[in-house]
Amino acid sequence: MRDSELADIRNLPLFRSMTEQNFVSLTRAAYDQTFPPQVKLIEEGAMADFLHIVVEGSVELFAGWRDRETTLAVVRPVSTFILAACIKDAPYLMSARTLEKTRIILVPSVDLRATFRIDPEFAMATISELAMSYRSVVRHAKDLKLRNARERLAAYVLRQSQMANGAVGFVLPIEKRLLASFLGITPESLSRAMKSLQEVGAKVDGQRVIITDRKALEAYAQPTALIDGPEYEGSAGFDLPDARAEAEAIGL
Amino acid sequence: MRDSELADIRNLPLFRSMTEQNFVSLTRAAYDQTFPPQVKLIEEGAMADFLHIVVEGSVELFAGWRDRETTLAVVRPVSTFILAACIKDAPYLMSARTLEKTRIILVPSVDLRATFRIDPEFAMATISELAMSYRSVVRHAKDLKLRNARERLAAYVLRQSQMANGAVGFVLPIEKRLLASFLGITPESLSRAMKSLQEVGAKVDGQRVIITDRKALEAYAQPTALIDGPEYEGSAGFDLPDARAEAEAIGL
DNA sequence: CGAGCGGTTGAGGCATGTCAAGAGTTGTGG
DNA sequence: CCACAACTCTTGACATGCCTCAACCGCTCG
Repeated sequence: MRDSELADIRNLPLFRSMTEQNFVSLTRAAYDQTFPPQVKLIEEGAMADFLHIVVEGSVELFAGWRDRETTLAVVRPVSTFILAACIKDAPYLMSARTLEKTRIILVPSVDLRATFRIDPEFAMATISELAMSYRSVVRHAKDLKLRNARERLAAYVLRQSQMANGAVGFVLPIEKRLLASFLGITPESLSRAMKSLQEVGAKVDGQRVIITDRKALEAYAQPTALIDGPEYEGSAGFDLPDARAEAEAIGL
Repeated sequence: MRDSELADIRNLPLFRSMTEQNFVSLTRAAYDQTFPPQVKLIEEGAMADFLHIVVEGSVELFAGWRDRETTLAVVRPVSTFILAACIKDAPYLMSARTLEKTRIILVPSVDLRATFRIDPEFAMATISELAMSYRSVVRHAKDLKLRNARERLAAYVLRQSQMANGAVGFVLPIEKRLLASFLGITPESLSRAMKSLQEVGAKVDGQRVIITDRKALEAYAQPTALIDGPEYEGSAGFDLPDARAEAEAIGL
């Protein structure tokens, strides 16, 4: 494992505060692997042998039932996934596949469990990480149950904009079919929903999204920290550039 | 706080393995309150001051957006809720209200956080509890995204039956409007879905549910441990009494 | 160049929501 | 204890959001 990644991992909230000794022994027991795109890393139902850490690339977490399939999350560097299954020594509830060429650190669950038994700081960090994951799924469930497809998409657009420091335009970070699955709709429905967003202040052109009327879009999506995440507090307190000027700046 | 409840709480996975001393000081700092039905205990968005423990009665966890509202869980004795918010010292993502006369133990979050800093066993138990909650929400999300309304209802019926030791008949533990909200549909849709379950092996009469053809119902709902919970492993390995005999035994 | 795949569009269908009315039940105050 | 109000649940008629199926376009990559 290269030093630069080691440092990145060490810097994760999960590992930041543990003792150096425990960190070293954890990572020494770990595997560092690079996978091509579309490789299934984890099969739901299988037993959790390793905590996964994405250091490069991206990973889709999804689940199936009968012939259906749905995306539950996309994991980007640097972060961990399926911590909960490792802890409970239980079967994975989700499958995972790489979306692109992806580098993963695999930490054996046994070492993990052994470590937070002896390192209180690591135990605390684990608690914190789990609580965060929990809250994030609760938000996803609320999004699904309280909003319709178009509202979910509108809120997604606003979240992405927020993650781009409030930029009026941005590029979709994932394929549309994947986004559709994440939002819980079909690709066809997503396509139509995107078109219909024009009426409420956003325009989509290929992978590019432009917010043409932020106020209207916010009035429609009514984003809230209790669904859209801690970073998103409506636009209260912000004063972001509006539409066309910046839109043209990035070439539309 | 009465001894019998103290013992029940002490027996919870969360508190079972901590030191007696820490348990005593935690519960001494706690409040014991009894609430009438329909009292709002928690408002989403508010800060998490107390871990709640239901010792008698039942509590609905729900969330709202605009004028909509949805039920995310129903908590029954003896168990805790909103642990995650207490840990992160973050706003609640869900509101909570009593469904009936309900007795709650309130443990101040500050004491909670102080305690698992000094009691490794308690920290471990917290990790385990959180991991369980996380997995349970993930299952809820999968249920919502992978199954349609009727399939969710059918699976719910099978879960309830399972919880009643595989009984062919049981009584719905919650109001239908609440069940509808939990399943993510309207009461009207639930009503029709219940009627339509007759075609796939279950009959509903008022609050009573009878499984008339377990095989058919399972073929339809295709329950799986990865959505319906660890207790539910299809009917593999079981050999349960079938329909009419037991149905009549409970009076239908 | 052709196959395959992602995305879009259209036509049509079905599941679920909405609105309204009525039966049955529960709770409440006189 | 009754009468009335409020509420749950059901049912019907209707609306609509989203899905399904099919065709087509444009790209990418053998």
